[in-house]
Amino acid sequence: MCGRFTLNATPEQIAETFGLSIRPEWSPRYNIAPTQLIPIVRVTTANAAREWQMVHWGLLPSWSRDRTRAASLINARSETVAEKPSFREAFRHRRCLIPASGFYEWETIDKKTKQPYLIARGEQSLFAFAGLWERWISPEQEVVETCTILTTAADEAIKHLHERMPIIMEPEHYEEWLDPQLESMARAEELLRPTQPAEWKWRQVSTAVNNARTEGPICLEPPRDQLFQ
DNA sequence: CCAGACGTTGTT
DNA sequence: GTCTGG
DNA sequence: CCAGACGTTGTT
DNA sequence: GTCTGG
Repeated sequence: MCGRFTLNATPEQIAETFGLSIRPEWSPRYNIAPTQLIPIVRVTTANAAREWQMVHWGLLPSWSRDRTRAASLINARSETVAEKPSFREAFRHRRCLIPASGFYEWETIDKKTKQPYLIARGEQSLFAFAGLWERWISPEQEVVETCTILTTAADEAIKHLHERMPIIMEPEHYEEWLDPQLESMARAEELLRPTQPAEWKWRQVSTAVNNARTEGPICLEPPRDQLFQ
């Protein structure tokens, strides 16, 4: 799955990589947790420019009564996303890219012990998760936008760490994935099946780092020895 | 018909 | 909002 | 995903 | 042990 991730990139890098004319407001972060605000890249209407938007991580279906269960929808299985009531409308009309520079997976050592790993691309230090976004109107008419990260079976290279992983959307597929006019859902599902396994690098990280409280100074500076070279 | 769920992961 | 279970 | 709470009453 | 909030 993908329950924490990093986005150690500047607004300039994000804008450059995803073809945004307006730079997102962002400071590099290495421990992004569910419910927090993150930048997504999307196209909201036909022929509109790509835009970024800060949305909460954890999708709230438009018919939700309250926002209490958003944090449980931080991931959506790509195998079933087209049919699930919570995701299918977003899959049809509200696909997005979620910029990331790495993600964490926890290897289960035994019942009580988990070892976190930081996983990143071998090349392409800034990449994108395939995601969906949604818009929820609260009883008080407050607009709340949220997103979820699509998952799939783990690649050969990292499945010894964990069974599932987020889907990485390759740059050559950004445009089609984001197209709100894309009529063929079969095509959308095809975009979720990579033709080539990606190159990965990973390293153990300390529990202390990953347990760092996410409130307070929300932009934690990554310790030098926690980064890839 | 109404009431209640609608999700993922991991673990048993 | 829409589907499932009773 | 992890961390932290997990309860009531009345009073400030 | 399980749920909620970040």
